[in-house]
Amino acid sequence: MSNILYSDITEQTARYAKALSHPVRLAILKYLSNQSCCYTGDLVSEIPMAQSTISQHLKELKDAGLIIGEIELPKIKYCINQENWKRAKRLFEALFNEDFSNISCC
Amino acid sequence: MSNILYSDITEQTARYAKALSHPVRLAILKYLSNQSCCYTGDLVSEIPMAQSTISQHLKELKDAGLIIGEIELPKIKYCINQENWKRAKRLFEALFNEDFSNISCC
DNA sequence: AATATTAATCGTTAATTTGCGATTAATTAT
DNA sequence: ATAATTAATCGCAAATTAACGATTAATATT
Repeated sequence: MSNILYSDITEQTARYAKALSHPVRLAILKYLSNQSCCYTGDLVSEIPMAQSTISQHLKELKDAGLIIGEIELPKIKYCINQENWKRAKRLFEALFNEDFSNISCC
Repeated sequence: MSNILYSDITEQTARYAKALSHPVRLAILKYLSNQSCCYTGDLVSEIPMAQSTISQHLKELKDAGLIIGEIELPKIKYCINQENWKRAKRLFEALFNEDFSNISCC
């Protein structure tokens, strides 16, 4: 699976980038950010995709650690995982602040 | 291909995230940032993957607009695409500054 | 107890991604 | 002209991702 080759930081950045690499998942995060938290059903109403598809995207965001699901049966309440969201933010800041702009080039 | 559903900003953010979602591509960008520019061969020496594989990752970064390839036959010199890199930086900043942290939740 | 609600999971199909060796195109050097 | 160098592209196999309908699990409601 992981092939020794890359630093934890690189692997983790790639992992977060992958979670952010689909418009539906960005839409979910955006919706979550506006509503603070929400139920799967809210997203199913909002996003015109099958319930199972949205559930799958939620699972990926959850597996990547960007959201948390809290059981309120029969519903599940989803929220941003604040801690990991900050971590992702820092990783991307670090990535983009290897400031390429002051390098003579081309 | 694009299904009307998402804003250009969302689509573009997802596109960049996808380009950044593989450790090899992050390694390439990192190497480029340190060296200002480099040839495919430099990366092939640096990264233990087949030449064709690295060439393919370079193509994806190029298609996403994050790097530029300049012909210096028989070599190709690659550099960060400054303009689009800044654009990506801004998009991720905007994404992460939908500041979730001050929202009461869970 | 029976029914309705909610959302995850299963099973499938199609598409995309990843990685590689082999080949090719375009020069440059001999 | 011939050989060597460089890096893209082709063709293939394996793995992963995306989307969906159907089913299931876990409760609430009647």
